[in-house]
Amino acid sequence: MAAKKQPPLRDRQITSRILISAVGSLLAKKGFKGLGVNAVAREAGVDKVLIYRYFDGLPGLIAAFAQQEDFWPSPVEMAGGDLARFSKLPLDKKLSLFAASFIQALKKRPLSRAIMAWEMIEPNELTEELERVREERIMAFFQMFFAKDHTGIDLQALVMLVGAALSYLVIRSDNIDIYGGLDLATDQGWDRITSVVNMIIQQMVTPE
Amino acid sequence: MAAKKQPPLRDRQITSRILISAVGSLLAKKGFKGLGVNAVAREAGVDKVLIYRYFDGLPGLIAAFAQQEDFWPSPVEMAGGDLARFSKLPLDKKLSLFAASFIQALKKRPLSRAIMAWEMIEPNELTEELERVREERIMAFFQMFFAKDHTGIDLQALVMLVGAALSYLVIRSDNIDIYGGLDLATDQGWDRITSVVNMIIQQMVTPE
DNA sequence: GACTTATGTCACCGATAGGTGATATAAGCA
DNA sequence: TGCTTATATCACCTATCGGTGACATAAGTC
Repeated sequence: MAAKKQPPLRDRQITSRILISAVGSLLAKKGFKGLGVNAVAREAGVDKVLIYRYFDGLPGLIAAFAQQEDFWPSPVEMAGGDLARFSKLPLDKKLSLFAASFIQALKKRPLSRAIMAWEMIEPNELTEELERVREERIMAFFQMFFAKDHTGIDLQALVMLVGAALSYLVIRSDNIDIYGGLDLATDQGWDRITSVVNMIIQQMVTPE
Repeated sequence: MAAKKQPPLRDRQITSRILISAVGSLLAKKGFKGLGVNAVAREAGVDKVLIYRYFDGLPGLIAAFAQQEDFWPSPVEMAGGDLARFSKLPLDKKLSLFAASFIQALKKRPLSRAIMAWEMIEPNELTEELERVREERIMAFFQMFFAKDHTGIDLQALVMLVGAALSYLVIRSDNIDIYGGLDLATDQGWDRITSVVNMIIQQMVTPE
């Protein structure tokens, strides 16, 4: 909640930033359910008409919000923090590290999870753009490090399947503790998940 | 849209059914976005107070709706249609058949997908009940057919991981065509997915 | 027939939604 | 200084939300 009874700032830049960050905090607090012009303006401690004036409405404001945040993990983050080291690893180690980094990256981004969930129910211009960026990023990463396999397996399908599973489970962990008997609320539960992922990787990329 | 100017039916059973089916059609038409007491009553052509009287509110009505619909695939459906035959299969065949059946079951249930997506963004009393039923069902199925493995692998984690991946991908296919380079809009794309799933199963449950 | 109960409609409540026009005032410029 | 413009607030609009109390009427019971 921002302060309210100071004299108004009369600084479009700052006010815009306040509005943008209000989107973030509101999103974190209430999710997309509570995301409306009135609520955002209230959260920012600013009149809602400014949303229309500065951003041409809520979609514009959200678009501005999305641009300044690092929603999707960067390639270096998905590679565990060190691209050079990552590129020298054998394929199975690469995949394991990628999976673990992916989980961590998602776990630390509640807003990204909220948006991923949002995309599933309300596809619109905004989520389309976010989706496009994400697809682009993940494909670039894949091309860079996993493209030239000749093992005969469909590495892309494998990676994306695991990515899909991990995405789903991390998103679900916001709402439920148990999924199919797996405990999504504890490290032990996640150890089971990473273990089975690593086992799959072992079995798949080092045949026999 | 139900008829409106007939004399009222004065039949609780029928009126209740009208309300319940109104939930379904409204959900199909507008998604959960437009799902409220007013909207449901309007769709049913009936006064909204009956929702409170007969179902003790919208959560109760939705719970009633959920019970009569086959949201979640039954064990027999997940077993490919024939439980006896299924139970005689070797473990890897069981798993493959389960995966394929699971995809088909989800693909033919747009309402289930919508609700699954809903659960991710708006956990509430309504979705909690639905979630509980689903967890129960899937655990019962797992216990029945996959519980007694002695292969040393975490079969439960494997099954749930694959289930999570498939759930995510089918839900996403409602909104996007391409996920991580996988074509979710064509049978060929899904063939890639089922192939890699089957390969994982082969590698995991029949070591060497 | 008279009475009770169940079924249903209607009118209304306060809260909140998205959206707009009028107004105050500070800042920039001549 | 005086004028214009940008910044921000305020008051208000209509629509809809979830929810409730009062009332009409048909059905069932004695």
